[in-house]
Amino acid sequence: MLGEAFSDRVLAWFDRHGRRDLPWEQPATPYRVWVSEIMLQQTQVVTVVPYFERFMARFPNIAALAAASIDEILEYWTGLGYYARAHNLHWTARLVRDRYDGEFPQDIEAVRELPGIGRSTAGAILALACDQRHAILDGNVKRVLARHRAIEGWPGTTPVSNRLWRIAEELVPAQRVADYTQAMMDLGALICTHRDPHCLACPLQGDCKARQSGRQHELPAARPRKRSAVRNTMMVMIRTPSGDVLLQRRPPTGVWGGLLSFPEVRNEQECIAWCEGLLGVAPFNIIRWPVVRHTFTHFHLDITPLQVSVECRVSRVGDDAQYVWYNRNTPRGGLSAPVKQLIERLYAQEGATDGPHGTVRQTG
DNA sequence: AATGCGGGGGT
DNA sequence: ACCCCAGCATT
Repeated sequence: MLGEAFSDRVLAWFDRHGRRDLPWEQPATPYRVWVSEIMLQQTQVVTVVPYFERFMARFPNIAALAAASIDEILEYWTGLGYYARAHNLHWTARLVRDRYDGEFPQDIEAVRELPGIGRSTAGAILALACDQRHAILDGNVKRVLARHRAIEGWPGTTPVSNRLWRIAEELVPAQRVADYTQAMMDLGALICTHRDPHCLACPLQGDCKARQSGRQHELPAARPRKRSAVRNTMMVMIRTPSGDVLLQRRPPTGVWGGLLSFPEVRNEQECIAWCEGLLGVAPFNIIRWPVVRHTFTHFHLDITPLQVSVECRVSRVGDDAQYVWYNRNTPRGGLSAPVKQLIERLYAQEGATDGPHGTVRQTG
């Protein structure tokens, strides 16, 4: 086994143990592989599978995706995070429709120009769907290669990344590129795992430099950690007697881009002024909920939810795309995880006049 | 609270 | 080449 070429060992392992039941593998069209790769960029397979299946049922091809509204795409994306990915998916679908006659391009340079698709994702699409000879370098492959060659340093730095890319490209076989590519991802996900690598089951154990020196737990080097800052905001949950909740569309870029969210203010006074300004009515029954901490990669967001009531739905808000009266019976548009959770809690205490435990109640 | 899943894009 | 951006689940 040791003398055998790297890719032959990987492929032999794949033939016995590789995953062949992932939904985007049957069939592995460029469209399906593309969508799956985007979903998988920051999200684990078990999480992605149900999202992928719902997405494919609703948007079975590029034409369907291109024709859809961003609101509906975000609705299907709700909970996956990194919502710029959904915008890029939509943008790319329309680009492919308009510029490539609806056929996903199969030239690596053309693919790489599409929004949201970089070097690794472009390689993955063409390798997995078209068997073209391109390397990928996702987190799984980085880990396998960094260990096999005992590459020092954090892969997030340019020199380490460059070394890994060069190795990745050298190792891609001339035949069975799709299987090899899937095999490398499977190897990283199933065998060469981050915390507890199963070296004894690994087809590369014979010449793995990390294993030879007992350093498989230390490689690849972890990203240097930094303290995350804390930001604060107050989210206003305005509801009507009929159960409608006022949501506001966020800007297309930035945090929770394009999603529907609660209007944000700095304090109660600002909330009251805001309601009177936009809705023309004074809010009443103002209840401050306990802080909800939402953690992003680089900062925490401490949200103080402020529940308020208004007498009735104000019509001048309803038809504006900027503001929406949201009702759980007719959900529409994407919601961030904390907003979705807060809406659920709002409805859960339906009929009750008190907020959750520990809240301070005041009347406005 | 810490950490795992990770890559794209702009300057 | 370097720096910035952006979520959720699990432990």
